[in-house]
Amino acid sequence: MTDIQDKPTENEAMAKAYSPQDVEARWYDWWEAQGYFTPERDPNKEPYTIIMPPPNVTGDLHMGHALTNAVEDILIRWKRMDGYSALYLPGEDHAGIAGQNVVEKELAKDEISRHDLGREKFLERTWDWMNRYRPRMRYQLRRLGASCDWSRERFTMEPGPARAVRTVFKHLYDKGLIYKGERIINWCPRCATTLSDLEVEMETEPGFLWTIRYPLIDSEGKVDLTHPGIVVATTRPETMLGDTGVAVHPDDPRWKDMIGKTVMLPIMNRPIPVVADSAVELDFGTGAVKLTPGHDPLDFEIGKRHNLPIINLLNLDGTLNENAGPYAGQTVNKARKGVVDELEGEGYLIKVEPHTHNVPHCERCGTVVEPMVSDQWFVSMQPLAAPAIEAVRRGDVRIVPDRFTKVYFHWMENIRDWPISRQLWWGHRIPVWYCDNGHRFASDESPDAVTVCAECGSPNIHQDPDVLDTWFSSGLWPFSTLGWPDKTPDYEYFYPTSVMETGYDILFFWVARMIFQGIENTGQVPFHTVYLHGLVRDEQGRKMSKSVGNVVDPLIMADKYGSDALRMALITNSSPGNDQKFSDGRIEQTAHFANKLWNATRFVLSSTGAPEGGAAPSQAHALPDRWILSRYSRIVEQTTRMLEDYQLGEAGKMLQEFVWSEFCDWYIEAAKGSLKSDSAEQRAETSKVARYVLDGILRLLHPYMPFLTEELWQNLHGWPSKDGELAASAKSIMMAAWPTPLATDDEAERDFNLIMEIIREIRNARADAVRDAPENIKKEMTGRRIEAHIAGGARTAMLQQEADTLARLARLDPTKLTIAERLSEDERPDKATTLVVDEVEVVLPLAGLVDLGAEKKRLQTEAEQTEAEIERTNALLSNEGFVGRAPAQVVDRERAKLASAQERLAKLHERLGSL
RNA sequence: GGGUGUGUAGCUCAGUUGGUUAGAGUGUUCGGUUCACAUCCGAAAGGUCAUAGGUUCGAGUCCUAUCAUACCCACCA
Repeated sequence: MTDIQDKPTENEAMAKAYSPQDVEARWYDWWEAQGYFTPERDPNKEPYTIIMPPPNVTGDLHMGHALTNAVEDILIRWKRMDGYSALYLPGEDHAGIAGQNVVEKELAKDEISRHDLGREKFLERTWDWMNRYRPRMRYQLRRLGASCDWSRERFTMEPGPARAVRTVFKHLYDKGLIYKGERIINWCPRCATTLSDLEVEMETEPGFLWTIRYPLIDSEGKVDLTHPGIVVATTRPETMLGDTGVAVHPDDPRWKDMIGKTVMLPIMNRPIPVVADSAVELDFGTGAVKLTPGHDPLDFEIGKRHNLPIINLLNLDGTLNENAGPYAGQTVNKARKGVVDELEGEGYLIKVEPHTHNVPHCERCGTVVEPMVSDQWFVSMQPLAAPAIEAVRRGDVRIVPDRFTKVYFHWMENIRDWPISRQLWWGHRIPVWYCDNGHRFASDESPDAVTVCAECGSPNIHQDPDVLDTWFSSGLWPFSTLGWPDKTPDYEYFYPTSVMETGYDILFFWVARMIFQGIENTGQVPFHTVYLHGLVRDEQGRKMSKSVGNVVDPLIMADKYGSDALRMALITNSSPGNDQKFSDGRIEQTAHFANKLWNATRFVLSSTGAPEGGAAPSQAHALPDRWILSRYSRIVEQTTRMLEDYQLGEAGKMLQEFVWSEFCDWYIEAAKGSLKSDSAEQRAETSKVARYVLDGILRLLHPYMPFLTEELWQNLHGWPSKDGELAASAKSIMMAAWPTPLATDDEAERDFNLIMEIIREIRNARADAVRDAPENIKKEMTGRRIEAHIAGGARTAMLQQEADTLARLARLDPTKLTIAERLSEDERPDKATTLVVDEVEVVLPLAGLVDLGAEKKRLQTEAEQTEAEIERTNALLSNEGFVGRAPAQVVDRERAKLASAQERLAKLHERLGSL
C-alpha cells in the first residue's frame, strides 16, 4: 500500500470554471496504486463480479465500448461502496477472423500474403500486433475511468484460457457432443474459411429468376424432345452444373406424371431423377426445384432423403472446379453468364424475370458467401440448449430488459448445430490429433506435450490444422478468466458472476453460448443477470461504421468534455435495450452539469466552515435545512432502488435534476440567509447540513462521474485528510460508504413547498406586470424590490420565520413586507395584484402598474378555473367506484385538493368583492 | 414468412405494479452584471401521448386492430 502522501496534491484554489482535463489526469493511477481496484476475497463480504466483455484487439474502442464500460463501472463502483467485494475483470479478445484480417491487411500493404510467410511466421506477426494493441486498449479503458482489476487481466489466447478451451473441447468430444461431419456450411471465399450462420449477413438484392427446361429421357434412355419435360426456376443458374435431381411436391397435379421419371441435365448431358418431396413449395416458381445438394441447404436435405449424389462445384477460392466441366476455372459470375447463354442457345431457357432475393455475405469482409458441403467440426446443440433454456425459464438467469427473454427462447429452441472449425491460422487450434493408423483423439494437454497417439502410442501423429470459432473461447470467458478448470480461490469466491453486461446484438453470438457452456462445464449458470444495452448510433440514427465515416471516438469526446461528462451523457440519454443517437449537444449538457457541481462545491466550501462539534445534521431546525435533508433522503432511497432495478439512466437523470434545481437553485439560495446569519450557531448548523448533503450527493454521483466527484470530495474533506467525521474510514470517495437515507420530514417538505410556490407566483406576477407595463417604466420596474403583504392564516408563524427567504428569493422589499394572519384594509389597496396560493393570500401593490379592470378579469378567470377544478374533484369524489376502489392515498389527495381549492375560491371572491 | 422494438413539446428523448395539472435537455421568445456558476439565474410559449375501438371509477401506461418506421430470425429454389 502506498502512503497517503502519494495522494495527488491539492490545487491552491479551486478554479472558477471546471476543467476536466487536469482533474481527470490525476486520480486513476493513485486509485490503482492504492489497490482499490483489486478486491480481497473477504469471507465477510459478498462478492460482486462483472467480467468485462473483452474488446477485440483489432482497433480502437468505440462508443459502444464506452457505454458498456460506463454501465459496468457504475454498477461496480456502486456495489464496491455498498460493501461488496467487487471484481471488475478486464481482458481482450483475440478476435479470430477479424484479428487475422487486420494483420493480413497490414501485410497486403507490402504485397505479402500470409501464405508467403507461412503459418509460424504469420502467427508471430499476429502476436506482435496483439502486443502492440493491447496496451492501447488498456490506456483507453483507464482514460474512461473503468475501475477494473488490472492484476487479473486476461487475454483469450493466453495459456490459462487456452487450457480451458482444450478442456471443454475434450469434454464435449468425449461426450459425443462435438463431432466431425460433412454438412452444408457457409464458405467465405475471401477469408477462405467456414462461417456459422450468425457470421453471415443476408442482404436483399435485385436479381433474376431463370426458368429452364430439363427434357425427359424416355424408357429407352433417349431424350424425348416431343415431351415438355420438366421446368424448373432458379436464381442461380450456374449451380445446375452440379444438379443431381429435380424435386416436385408429391401432391402437385402439374408434375404428378413426372415423379420417378428421369430427365436430362443440359450442358452436362447427365440423366437425373425427378423425386417427390413435401419440402417443395407449391406456389413458388414452377413448382419444380432443381437439386444441387452440394451447394444449397434445402437441396442437401432433400438429396439426403433420396440418396442423390453430392457434387462439389467449387474450389476454395470460389472459382469453379473440374466438376463444372467446360466452366472449370471460371468465377461464379462469369460462369453464370456462360451457362445462361448456353442454355438459351440450345433452347432450354424459357424465360427470365427480375426477382429480388436474399444473398448471403461475410459479416467480416462483405464477400458473397457460398454454401458448400464440407467436412467440419460441429457442436451438437440440442442437448446443450435444453438446460440453458431451462435456466432462463426458472429465473436462474434474468435478462434485462425482459423482452429479450423471448428472443433468446426462440433462438435456443430452434437452434442448429454449431460449426466450430475455421480454416484460419489465428485462433485456438483444434485439440484433435490423427495418427497414421487411422486413430483420432482429443487432448486437453498443451499441444507440445502431445507426442504419441492416445490409442496406439504411435509417434506418427499430426494435429488438426483448423482453429476454433473465436466465440468458442469467448463462451468460456466467465470462468476461464477465473482460473477454471482449476478450482482456484478466485473461481471459488467470484464465480458464478453477478452481471453480464453487453449489447443486444451479441445475445446469440455470445450470451447464449456462455449460458450453455457455463452450465455444461461448471454445473452453474455463469451469471445471474444479463443486462443488454442498445447501440450507440450517430446523430442521424445510422449505425456508426468505419466505411460510412461517422464513427465518433470516445477518447476525443473525453478530451473535449471529460470522461465524466461522456459517461453521464451515454447513460442518461438511454434506457436498457434501446438504441440512442449520440451528438455533441448531449455531452455538452452533461459537461455543464459537471461545471455546476464544481461551482456548487466551490460555494459550499467558501461559505461554510469546516464542521466542528455541534448537533448532527438531522437535528437541524431551519426550514431549508430540514427540507433539503428530507429531499436528500428520498433521493438516496430512490437512487438505490433504481440502481437495484438497473434503471441507471433514470437514476442519473434524477440525481442531476436534484442537484441542479433542488440543491443549487433552491437550497443553496435559501441557505444563504442562514450562512450569513448573525448567529454563529445557525451558521454552523447550516454549514453542517450543506456539507453533509453535498458529501452525499458526491457519493451518489461517484459511480457516474468518478473523477470529478473524487476531486470535489477531497476538497470537501481537506486534502491532507484530517478525515473529518464524514470521511471517517475512507481516504478516497471510491471506498466511502454508499449513502443511507435519514428520516424524511413531511412537514418540512410541505412548508418549503409552500414557500417555493409563493416565490414562483410572485416572480410570475412581477414578470407579467413588467411585460404589461408601459415602456417608459419597465426599466425602473425590473430592478425594484417590491412591497408585499401576506395573509398566512394557519401558516402565518412558519411564513414569518421564512420572511427573509421569501424576501430574498422573490425580491421583495423587507421593510415593506408584512405577514399576518389576516390583512388590514390598508394592506389591500385597490391597485394591487392578489395571488392565492393554497390558503395563503399574497397582495402585491404593484403601484401604478396594475390596471383595475385587468386585475378583475384575471381574478375572474382564476376563480372560474378554480370552480371548474372543484366541480371535477367533486364529481370524482361522489363517484362510488373511485372512492371504493382507488387507494386511500389517492382519495385523500383528491379531498385535500378539494378543500384547498374551496379555500382559494373563497379568497378570490373576497378580493373580487372588494374591488 | 415469423418475431421484437419504436411512434409523447420545433428537435432529441424519459415516463417500471394504471392514480395530482404528462416531464427533461435543447431550440424559440421575454427579463436579469444580487459577491458559486453567463458552462449562469428568473419566466413564457409549445402536447387530441400515431390512428380507431375496447377493458376500467380512472389509460401515455393494459387488450385488439390499423398505419408508419427500425431491427432480428427464417432452407421459397
